[in-house]
Amino acid sequence: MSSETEQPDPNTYNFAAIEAKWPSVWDRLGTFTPADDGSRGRRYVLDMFPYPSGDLHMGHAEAFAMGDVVARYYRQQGFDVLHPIGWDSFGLPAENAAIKRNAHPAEWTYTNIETQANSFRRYAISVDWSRRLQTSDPEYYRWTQWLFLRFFEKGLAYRKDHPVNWCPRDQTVLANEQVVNGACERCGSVVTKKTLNQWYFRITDYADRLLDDMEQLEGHWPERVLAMQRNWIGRSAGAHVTFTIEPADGQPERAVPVFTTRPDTLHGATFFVVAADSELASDLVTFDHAAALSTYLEQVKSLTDIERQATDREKTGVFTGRYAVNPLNSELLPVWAADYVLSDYGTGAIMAVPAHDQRDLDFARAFDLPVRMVVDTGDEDPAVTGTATTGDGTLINSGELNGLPKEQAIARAIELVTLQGTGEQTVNYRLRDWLLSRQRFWGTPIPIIHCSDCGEVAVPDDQLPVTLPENLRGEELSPKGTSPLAAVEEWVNVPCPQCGGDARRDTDTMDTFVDSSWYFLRFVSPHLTDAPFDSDAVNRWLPVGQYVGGVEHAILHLLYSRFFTKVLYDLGLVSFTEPFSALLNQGQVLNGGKAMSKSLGNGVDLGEQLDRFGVDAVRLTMIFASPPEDDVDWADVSPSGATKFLARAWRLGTDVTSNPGVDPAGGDRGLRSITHRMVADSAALLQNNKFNVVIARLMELVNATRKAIDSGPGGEDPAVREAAEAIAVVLSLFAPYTAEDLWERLGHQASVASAGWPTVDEGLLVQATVTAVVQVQGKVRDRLEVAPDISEEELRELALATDQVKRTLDGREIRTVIVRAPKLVNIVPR
RNA sequence: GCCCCAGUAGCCCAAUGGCAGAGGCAGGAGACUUAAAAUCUUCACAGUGUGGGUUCGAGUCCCACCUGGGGCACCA
Repeated sequence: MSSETEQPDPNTYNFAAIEAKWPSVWDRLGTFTPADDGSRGRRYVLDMFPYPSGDLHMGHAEAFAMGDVVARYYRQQGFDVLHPIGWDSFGLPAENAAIKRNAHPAEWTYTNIETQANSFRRYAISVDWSRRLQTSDPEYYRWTQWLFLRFFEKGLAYRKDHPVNWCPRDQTVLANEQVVNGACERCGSVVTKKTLNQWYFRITDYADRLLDDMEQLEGHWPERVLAMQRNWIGRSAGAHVTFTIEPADGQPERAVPVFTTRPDTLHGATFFVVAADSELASDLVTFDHAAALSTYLEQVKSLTDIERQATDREKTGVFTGRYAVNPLNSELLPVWAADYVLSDYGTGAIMAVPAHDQRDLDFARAFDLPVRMVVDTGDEDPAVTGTATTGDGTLINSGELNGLPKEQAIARAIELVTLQGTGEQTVNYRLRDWLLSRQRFWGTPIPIIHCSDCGEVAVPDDQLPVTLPENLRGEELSPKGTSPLAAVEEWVNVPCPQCGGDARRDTDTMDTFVDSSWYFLRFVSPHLTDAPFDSDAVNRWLPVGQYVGGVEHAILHLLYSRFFTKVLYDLGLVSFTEPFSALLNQGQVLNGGKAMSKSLGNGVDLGEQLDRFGVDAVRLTMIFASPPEDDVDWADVSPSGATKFLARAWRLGTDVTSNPGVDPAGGDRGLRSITHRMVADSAALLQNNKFNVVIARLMELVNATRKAIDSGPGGEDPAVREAAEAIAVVLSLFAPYTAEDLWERLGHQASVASAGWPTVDEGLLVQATVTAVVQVQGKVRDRLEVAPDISEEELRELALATDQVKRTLDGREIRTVIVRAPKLVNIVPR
């Protein structure tokens, strides 16, 4: 290119030159290190930390641009801002890469982290680099283990045998939250079930608080995230009612509770169903029916979760040979085993009320079981229509519940079973305990030692961290269904901390979501060596004032972090119960209406975009494209337009000829008014995360300033300097390089990032005259230029006197006149 | 099936219940230029997904529906 040999023009915007100039200056000034001295209000702004999978991509560019706008805004407003960054650096991709390259996962991980860190520096996110952390550092995971042991002590971490989700490709278990439509959310393989002994966190103990505390987040978190969490927790109120299973075939009587949300329909129960794959089913089944059950079970187990969950599937099941006694009317109900009843929800058994539950009705019709209507909803008999009725109505065929409306009947039925001692009011949740152990290498080792005499023994705190062996390579890490750690004899075999006898380390590692459930606390005191975090400092800075990240974490990470925070609150380690006061979900970056992907070949490389348009232009484009929570389609936006705008803004610096510090009071009032309105509006817009509109306001002001220079009062007018300086400060939130350079060209010292938000002169927000709209019956008929402080009376008189109004009214009588001084009059004729 | 969100100009998007347009992209015209790029000036384009309702007045509030996106789903 010939431009390489040409002398650069100092009055031409050259983003590459500007990008080279400022980072070292910012480092020297320490602009982004919080003082934490109490002299200013504190704000904690956090982006969800990245996973180090290669270099940064367009999605990172959007999310981190958003978080940076917020951090930079609070700094301009005079707050002491904590804005850190780190890496969520444990996880499967590193392990898979290591297997492929015959290397250790750390190599791939830390190389990628350096790459990303360099890209973040180039991208000019305003973070305090001294707080950087990696969850795969022993100094970090030592405290993940320490926290695990506190959970363990409280009984919140426990092991149990249970059928779990198993990913056959990744050869590891998955949490419920990681299974999407019956497939592994990471690799897409169809998930199978396996009964294994695994570690769990007792998150279900916190279900109520996780639900109830959402009240604090209402209005500050996106409604859909709250809705998703509510859905996920799935609280339903109802009752436990215990049915007695009659003895049969030499088998004893047995009491089996069911969960129901409709105890009012107890008299409508015509059969009883237990989950086919539950222990209960095999316990109950009589000798005569055992063979049928086991055949059925074979058939059920051959189905994948996806097949099993298809809602339009025909109902299947087998009779167990047993009968249950309805506690309210002593009727005998046949007990069936079926796969439409889930073994791990409720009690794994239900009373079937076919008239008022569609699933039960489908089953009744398939097996020719009786249907008895007990709530008269005014609809036709479900036995005839095949449609169960679930609405409100009056109880019938129900003994002493007869005549009651549904809600009262529910309450009365609960009373009855409670008095009888056969039931009680209760609440059930869809949420299950959090399965946290993984049979993989690259994660936090579970700090437990298994001793044949002492059982599960915690590794003593002073022996933490339990570090990962460093000598494993390639194939030694490949998934075998048990953790690769199990094969490392010298690592596994240790004396029991309690009795000193031979014992073995737990060889599983933790789900990486454990690592990320507390990193926001570690950032406050990242180098602390005797505790996971400094509680006083944490209580000073948290909860996080603004959390920014993708909606893909709406349930997983956010629910787990909320759970951790509540447990830490109960342990007295933090003084708040919700970690993130406000949440902003940025949209996705698409290309041509679709998510960028290799298979579609529509990927856009971030580095290339930065080279072509400059960092500031890419940041500006991301923010300006749409409201933060909407998707950005890269095919619809114009980074070159952003570069042009930045050049326009930057060139103002060349044309401002007054000196820094000049009093703007005598400057052009029109321009001053636009400047002050932009500054005032921007502050309000930023509070509401309307970043895209702030940029539109900035563009407006740049246009007005240009006009003032070229065809108005000229570049020497102090109002022009005032405007240009305001532009530099507000622009610094979005385009830090350009803003810094403009600020320098305006004769100021770095850094514009700490220049302070411009003070708004309220007097300049008031316009000399405003346009009042005169309507007749809601239709605009005339406009009047009036003083902004005109009285309602005056305006009314003026409006009624206009020719347009007289002509439109045409002698009609006036019913009312609505006056909203100084902007509007609406005259309503009879 | 249930729940949440969104539909404004060719496109991306603005608009405390008060004149539908702030900003940008793409497009037309012009100035500058030998020419082009860059820059500057300027212009056009919709009545707000559909149907009702509330109101003096609805893009905005309410109801129903349509379309698109997302979540949950054999959860008793």
